[in-house]
Amino acid sequence: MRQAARRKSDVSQSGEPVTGSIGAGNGGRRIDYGPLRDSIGYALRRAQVAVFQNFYEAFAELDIRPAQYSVLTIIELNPGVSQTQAADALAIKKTNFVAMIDGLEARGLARRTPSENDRRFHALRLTDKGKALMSKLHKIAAAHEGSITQRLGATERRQLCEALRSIAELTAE
Amino acid sequence: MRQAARRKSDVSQSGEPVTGSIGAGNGGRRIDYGPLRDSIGYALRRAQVAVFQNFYEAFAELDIRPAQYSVLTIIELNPGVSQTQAADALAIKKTNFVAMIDGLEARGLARRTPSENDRRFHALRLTDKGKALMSKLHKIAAAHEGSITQRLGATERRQLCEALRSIAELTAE
DNA sequence: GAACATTGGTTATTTTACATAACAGTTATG
DNA sequence: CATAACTGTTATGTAAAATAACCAATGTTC
Repeated sequence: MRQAARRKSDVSQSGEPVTGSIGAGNGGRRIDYGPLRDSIGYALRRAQVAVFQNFYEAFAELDIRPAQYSVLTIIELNPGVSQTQAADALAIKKTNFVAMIDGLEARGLARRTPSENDRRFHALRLTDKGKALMSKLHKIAAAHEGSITQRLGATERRQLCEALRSIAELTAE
Repeated sequence: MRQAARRKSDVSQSGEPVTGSIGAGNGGRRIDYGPLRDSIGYALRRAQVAVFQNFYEAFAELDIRPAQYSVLTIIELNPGVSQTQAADALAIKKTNFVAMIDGLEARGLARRTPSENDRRFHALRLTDKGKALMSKLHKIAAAHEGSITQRLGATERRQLCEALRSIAELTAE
């Protein structure tokens, strides 16, 4: 549970307070963001949080988090992958990956298959239940991606995606 | 300390293993990302992590994290702001904001000034030491933003920033 | 084939980020 | 004045992410 129920008793947490006076301390002046206003890093952060919040709420009904969706997707499209391979692909530390697989396995969505060639491997696969769930999840995800496309336009959406990938490579080694 | 010293003894953590064989389990096949490949949400996540990692390392020398830089920036450009006002501007919960200000105050970078009009407020201001530090931080930040600009081009950078802001409003109410 | 290094997976532990609930002091409002 | 609302605070819980150390299995070297 991350942010299920917002604004219960505390309204000023996100947004203007109820009264007309905007905030406090600074009189009524608007906040100046300075260099943050044109900062890619800052904008990236805010956008990522917003999108993840949306995905989180959309998946909440099925009790799936964005990270879990990404893991299930990788397993679905690459049946038999090892844990380190999948973890590396998603830039998740293998140590933290164990608990994720544990959870998915406990829920009967994925399973670790012992590999015969190399008995160190745990070949990951989706169960039928997992595959059925993915069908629903992909629809939800597609709908949300669609809403973003609608907001940006198809071509700009592709440009955005490309720019993001370019930026991601900035540090990814 | 977040990720100061990478790859000490474990090389395969990020990237291909040393040997020619790419990973394991899946033979030598490349990973198929499926719908993640064109997902804005996923690309956003990866890009944000990468950029923050860069900022983190760039600021490490001065022991400042990205979030702290954003707080200091808001205080610098809006001297006298209240805590809730600054916290709201950055979408930080006021409860978590307390410790941040505590830390900055303990290091002599910012201070809480008692307000005379309304004794509830803590008007935030930078100390001279804080202002001096910001001068350095802004240079570092500008350099990194510049490296992104160089990678994307000026016009596409502006488009990206605009798209990100548009997306951020998607959930921000 | 014995000694050694490497790899895949695991456990334990820690730090950080983020969220909620409840509270005291101060101000606004009926 | 009584009540409500707002600011800042503490205490607390959960999730994400990182490190260190370990076992089992495989590969490498002599």
